[in-house]
Amino acid sequence: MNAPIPAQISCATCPIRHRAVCARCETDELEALETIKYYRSYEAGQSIIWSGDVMNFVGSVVSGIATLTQTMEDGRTQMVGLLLPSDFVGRPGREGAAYNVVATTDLVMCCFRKKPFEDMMARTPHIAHRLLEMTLDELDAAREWMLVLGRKTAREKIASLLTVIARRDASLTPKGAVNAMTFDLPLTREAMSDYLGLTLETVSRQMSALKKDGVIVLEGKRRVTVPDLGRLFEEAGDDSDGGFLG
Amino acid sequence: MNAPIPAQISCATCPIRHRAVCARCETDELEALETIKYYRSYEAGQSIIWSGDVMNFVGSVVSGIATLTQTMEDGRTQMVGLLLPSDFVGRPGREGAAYNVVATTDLVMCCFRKKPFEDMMARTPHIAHRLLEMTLDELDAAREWMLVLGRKTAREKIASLLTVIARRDASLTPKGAVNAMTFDLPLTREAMSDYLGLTLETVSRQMSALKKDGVIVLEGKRRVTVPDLGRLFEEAGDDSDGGFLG
DNA sequence: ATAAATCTTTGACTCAGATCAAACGGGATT
DNA sequence: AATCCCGTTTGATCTGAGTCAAAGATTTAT
Repeated sequence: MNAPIPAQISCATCPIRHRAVCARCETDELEALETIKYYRSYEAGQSIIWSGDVMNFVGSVVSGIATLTQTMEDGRTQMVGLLLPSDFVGRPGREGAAYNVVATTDLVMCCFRKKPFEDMMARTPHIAHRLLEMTLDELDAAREWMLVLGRKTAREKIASLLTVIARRDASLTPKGAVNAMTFDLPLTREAMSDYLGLTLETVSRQMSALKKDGVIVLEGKRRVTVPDLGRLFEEAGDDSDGGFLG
Repeated sequence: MNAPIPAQISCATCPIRHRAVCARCETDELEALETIKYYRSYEAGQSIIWSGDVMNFVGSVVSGIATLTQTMEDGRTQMVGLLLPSDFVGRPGREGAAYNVVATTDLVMCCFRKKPFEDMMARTPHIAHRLLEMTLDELDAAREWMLVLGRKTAREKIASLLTVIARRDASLTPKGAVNAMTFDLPLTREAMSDYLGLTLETVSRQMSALKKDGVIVLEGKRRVTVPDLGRLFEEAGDDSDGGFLG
């Protein structure tokens, strides 16, 4: 079912080396991690973890995108996190998984069996410290999203999501104060609706409206060009550009 | 403006000793914390921190309740956290505050100037570890609330809020499998609406509806009795009692 | 006590987004 | 090239929650 395990990547040349949970590690600490890590690949659409399952590993997304979702018995689902390269999966010190984790693109994870990782964390403040920092960032992101879910209109919600994706892509191609940009949506309309607390019909309608109003330009369903990022941020209802420009 | 600073409480007899950021500390670590801590009191309604302010302290809520809120320029506001005794305020390693913090009842905080606390944290894994644990719990709570905000109906939202408060009160009076319980709402209708992403009129209407349907009994505006907690959990749309009973 | 200020409830009406339904488009399969 | 499949768009209608407005209930101030 899984794609073949890829050849071991060296931590030294790992693409997420400077952003993942290992970011603060010294060379010797990295070597110790290297002995307990292993890679795992998932195909687009494949489920990585089911809520309630016993989790016997934790790990970092190396490449690809995954979603964290919560579901009610009647099927209503809410995405509670978008996992991008360098993001951490799993919670040290907890048995069961609290959410469903699904790969939305082909995906590679750098995994650690939970127990050895927890032991290592207890011995390595650099790891614990980095994990705290990452968790605090995720908490901020979750709280920002609470404002989006609780108080924004459908149009603002869509613009907010596009803003999040544009910000991320801009941080990967750091070219300074860009004013326009193009990117691919990594999500289907349905996944977008699950993230935004909307129906997929409303997502589609608002995408069309933003297109009609010139806020975005669509090539096919997925490729989005934003001619004026400032305009998009306004549409999102954000009071600032969040340090995006300059 | 502030209430007088209360006499120093000893950490050894502190009511939040076993739950706050200091929960894992040994006696000597506690003594070190004791030298840098100080108490501050706030009156109900008083603002503790404004979003964007420079934070020169962090701390724990000792008694009382505070809210964390985010606001848009046009005034729309969303509560992103409810701070109860033992909850931590402030983020080590960050300059400015990201949210407004307001005392909704008279409140006492155990404060630490930020720099000394950060230094202490770097030397004391017990503190860093406990803070990580608390932050992970808050992240779970924030994500649970994302489901509430994004996918639940007004009635389910109200029931979810009552559930959260009932759970907290039950954990303070651990009497085993209770089936009914009574508590005081620590929030105005408006604060409830800010938490739930509703208007205060809708909150009021749904409270009336839950009362009419016998899910809750109201004495005055604030005192709530839940005759059947299982029924309340059902109304909240939760698929389990969350380990509340038994 | 009376008045003022809040907070809360209730009613009438509106509207943004949901629901139900049908058609469209592009890639894969045969 | 025709068919199927899946994601997407668009239309028509419905409805849950918002908005606007007024009155009731509590608490605080005079």
